[in-house]
Amino acid sequence: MASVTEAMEIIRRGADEILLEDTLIKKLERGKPLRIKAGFDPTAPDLHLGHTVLINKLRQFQELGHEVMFLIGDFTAMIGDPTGKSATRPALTREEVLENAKTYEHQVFKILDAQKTTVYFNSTWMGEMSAADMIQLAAKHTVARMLERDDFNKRYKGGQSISIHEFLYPLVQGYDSVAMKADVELGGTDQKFNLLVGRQLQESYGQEPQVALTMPILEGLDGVQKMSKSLNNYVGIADKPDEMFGKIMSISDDLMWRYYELLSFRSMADINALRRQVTEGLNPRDAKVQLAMELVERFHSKADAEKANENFVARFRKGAMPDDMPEFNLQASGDGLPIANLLKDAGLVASTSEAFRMIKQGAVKIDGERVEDKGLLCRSGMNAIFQVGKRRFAKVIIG
RNA sequence: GGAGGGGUUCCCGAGUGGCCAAAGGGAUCAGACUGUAAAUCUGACGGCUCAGCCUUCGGAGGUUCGAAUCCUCCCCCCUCCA
Repeated sequence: MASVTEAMEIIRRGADEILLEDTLIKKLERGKPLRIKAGFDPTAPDLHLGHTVLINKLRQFQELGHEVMFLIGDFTAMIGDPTGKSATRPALTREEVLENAKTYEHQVFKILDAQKTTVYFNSTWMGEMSAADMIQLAAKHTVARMLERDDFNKRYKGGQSISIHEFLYPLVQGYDSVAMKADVELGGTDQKFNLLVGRQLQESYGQEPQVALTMPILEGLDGVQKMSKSLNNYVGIADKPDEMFGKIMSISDDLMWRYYELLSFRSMADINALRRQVTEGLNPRDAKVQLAMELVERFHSKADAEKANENFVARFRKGAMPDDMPEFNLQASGDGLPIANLLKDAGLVASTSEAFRMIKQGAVKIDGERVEDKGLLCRSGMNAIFQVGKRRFAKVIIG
């Protein structure tokens, strides 16, 4: 096992805050595997790289020989959404929760070692809790402390409603730590309050309080806003190899280093060496290729990563066509199919209006030839590759 | 229950009778430049049978030659008072 100093260096990597660092060192010094907890809401099984930041940290703990406890918050998910302002989500059924949990595991075990990971469901203990137990739990925390939480505080001061059950959520999450006897709990920076409730509750229940470790929220491809599906600036871990590779190649050089720190499994020493090479003249693009390949390999395979790299080079550096594109068989009527309608039917543009615009802007090509005539009629018997911009392609056969 | 302020094209937000498919910004897309970089510059950004036409400004009616703008009713959001 690594020395405590070495371990701390790994644990600190990318972390936003460790509360309390001294305590963590003390726990590590005992030399026994620590119980590392991280909770996940089984409502959204579509993971992207942003979610993996936390999971990567779990992996690091796992590699350091600690016991990773992956908690599925099925109890809380079945009750509904706790964060007030958004419309209450429909409560999930038992089946949906299990289904989502399965998807989670499938994706997460591309990062974590399944053999060394224990999966927990908080319904195991929460489901058995009686009303009396619940009240007893509630008695361990005060309203004033609850109101320390930023969003509660704002809403309270702003005269907005806070339902009692919303207060129960941090309590339940905190109680999970008690039930699991967690030594360390990981969470996003937005989870800080809840992690601290866990500390406090563990103390009330006579346990040594856990260390709270928060990880930053990963920026999306734009480098500014957090990675999220709704902002469409994400890399889904289920994205196809070419897509994943391309998305990573499109990030800025600055952001690349951020991604390296939070997403790569390579050591910081390695990454710093690479950074030095770049300042000494290595094309940053090549450093980015390495990152893209590492990530594609992680979620797909080494062969896929190599293939994605080859495709990328062929397509964008040498300007070749992708070898995988959708095909359409369309029918021409009368004199032929107007180009604008063809592009729309082939899904290359959303509307014929957009097609006209693209032609006007010189973005449309047929077999590599730029289309100038927006009234072009495509006659039957035509078999060609149509292109809009740099990345939209389709093979069209007109019958 | 009372008083007031709002709902505009993907988002923010201007527009108070014609010059409005509707300023400006963001996002997005395309072209140039490149490392498909980023940044930058240029342009586009409701739809269609595209130099023309059609449909949009919370909803439904109405006034007017003409309405996002005026009137009526309805729906929704916010602020303050009780």
